[in-house]
Amino acid sequence: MKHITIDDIAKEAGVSKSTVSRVLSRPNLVKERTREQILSVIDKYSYVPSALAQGLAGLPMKNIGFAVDEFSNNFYIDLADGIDSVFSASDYALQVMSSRWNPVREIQGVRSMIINRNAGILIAPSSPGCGAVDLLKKSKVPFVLLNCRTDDPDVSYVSCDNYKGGRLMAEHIGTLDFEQLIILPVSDHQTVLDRMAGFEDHIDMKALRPIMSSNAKTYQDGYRIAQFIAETYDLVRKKTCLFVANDYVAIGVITKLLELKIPIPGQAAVAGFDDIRISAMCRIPLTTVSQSVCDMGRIAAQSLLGRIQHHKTEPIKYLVEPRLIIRESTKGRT
Amino acid sequence: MKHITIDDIAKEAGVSKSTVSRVLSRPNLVKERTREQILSVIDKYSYVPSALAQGLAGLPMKNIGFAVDEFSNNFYIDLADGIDSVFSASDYALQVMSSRWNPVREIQGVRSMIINRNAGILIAPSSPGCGAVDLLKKSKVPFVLLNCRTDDPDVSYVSCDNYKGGRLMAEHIGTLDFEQLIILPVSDHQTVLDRMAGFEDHIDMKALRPIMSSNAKTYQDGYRIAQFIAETYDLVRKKTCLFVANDYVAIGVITKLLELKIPIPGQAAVAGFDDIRISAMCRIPLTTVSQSVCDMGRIAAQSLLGRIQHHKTEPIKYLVEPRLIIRESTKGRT
DNA sequence: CTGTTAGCGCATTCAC
DNA sequence: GTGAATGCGCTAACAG
Repeated sequence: MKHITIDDIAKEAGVSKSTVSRVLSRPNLVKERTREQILSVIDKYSYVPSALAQGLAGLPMKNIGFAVDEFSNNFYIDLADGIDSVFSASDYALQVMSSRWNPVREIQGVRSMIINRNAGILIAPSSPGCGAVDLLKKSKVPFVLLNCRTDDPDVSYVSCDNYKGGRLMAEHIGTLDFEQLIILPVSDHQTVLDRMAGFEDHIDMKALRPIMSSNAKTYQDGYRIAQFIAETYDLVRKKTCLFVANDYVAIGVITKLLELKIPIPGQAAVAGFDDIRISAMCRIPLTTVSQSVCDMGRIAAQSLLGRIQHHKTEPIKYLVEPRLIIRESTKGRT
Repeated sequence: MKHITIDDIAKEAGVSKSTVSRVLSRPNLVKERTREQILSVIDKYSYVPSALAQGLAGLPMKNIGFAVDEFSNNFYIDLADGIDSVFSASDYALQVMSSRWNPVREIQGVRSMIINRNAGILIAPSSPGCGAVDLLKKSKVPFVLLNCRTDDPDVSYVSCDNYKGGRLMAEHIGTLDFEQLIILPVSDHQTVLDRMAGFEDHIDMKALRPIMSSNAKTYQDGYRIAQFIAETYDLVRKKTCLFVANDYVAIGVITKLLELKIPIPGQAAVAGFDDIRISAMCRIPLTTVSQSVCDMGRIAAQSLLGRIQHHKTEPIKYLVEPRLIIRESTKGRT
């Protein structure tokens, strides 16, 4: 079945396509009688103008891009939730793309979003200085960085005050009783560096024995690392506290430690960071720092929408407040 | 910064735009020297043709639509993961739309996907006979139904053998010891009806006391319903088994019951259905039926891609095998 | 091998 | 108020 075009409508209604176009964009410029006549034809065929043609003809497009590293990551799900809540209320379509941690794909994806004339772009970039962000700056497409801050005065971002989050966690862990502290920074992502800085600035460094550096992102990574930790450090004899800078990884760690019969929080206290949805429901509810990820998404989306629709130009630079959430995984260890 | 167009490239390279176009589509039709010359210019400006214009000019578009009820639902995320794994390997972009359980939005969304000339559409429809599916059939756009089966011989679908899943669960619950069985169908979605049919056909109906009918989709719904159940049925005195036809809801139920100090599985055994990611990690790991949701997504996506790229025309009708997964939430109750 | 021409579906001047 | 032309960026015949 061929698509109905504006010409079909015009012909059927016995008018020119300009008039049909007007009915759709500025109805009051058309005489009431003709307008209603045209509208009835439009309705009859449930005609909808082609966004493609409209875009080519210069109209701003009604879709916004959302670029992340990993589509199925719980962190991004919460982000998506906030974003979706904003855009599904408007008539913007979401075009998502996951780079799968591949910087080349990240750039290509963003380039394609720009080329496709997305009205705006939300991106959780691999780093504030990555190629994708450069591209965005040159493109003049409105965009907001997610989960990432930058000093660039022109660039908008919505992130969490990770430094403060690290401090909150340090203060909590400082009250716990343990013989060794193991820290898993999990990545060199800016957000992680921030929370680590906040953490280390506010914890008694004497207590701080080993720091492991590792590149872990997933539940599986955590599971694997926990095995290594258990083999390397004496978790059975020494009361241990683990600070894992990412909930998803932390849950993997917990799962493995439980399998190894190490009581949590009795023998090993574990804390995470992010407060993803699972953290409250998981095996041992996880002490963590909430980033209000859903809020992050919502705020960023609203700001972007404002910029697109009302041509607001001042960049937004927003840090959501982190909140320490103490759950079972570190309880009873004061 | 204005977009680079094919004309700019042509001008700079001193050729006509047709030649540039050819270099991009069928390079071997162009003399090697000119081709390389043009390619270098293209590279210099990192020119990428506008998908909009290409689409309008009749080229098949490189994006596929993915329509679901709720974008941030764990079930759909797993689906999306499988889908993404296929399309991110090709250069197709995913355009998602969440109807937020609103049938009007579902139709509008699909209509807009069709109008926008998506190369193909994946949809987890509210029902196999909903307006969105009708639209799709008329549109001639290749599409695959997800999490939904239909007798229509022309329509492709990938779902789970929910009836069998229900049977598997019935067989498991049949081995448990309990005084009352509470069933939460949670919705009248086809998949749920199927699994309920499979369940009821294979369980001893004498044991089957109350059946609750309820329209629950979320964790919060489960949480709320559990409160009601605890007030209505005597969970404290009667050993109870609850079959909740949806993991997400089941986890909400468990959470609330635990808060009410009802031991699980000791006093109340709970089983779910779906095996979403959380189910293995949650407070009380959940006995459930795995639908291999990620596989569903992958298989559907691959089939759709085959249809788009190789014009394969035979519809796919695929049911992934359900697997019973026994976890702690029903253990030790034989 | 390469350039010219004519749409694709629409919005937007500009005339009438 | 309305219609006829023009262009958005590109591809696909059609000529040369």
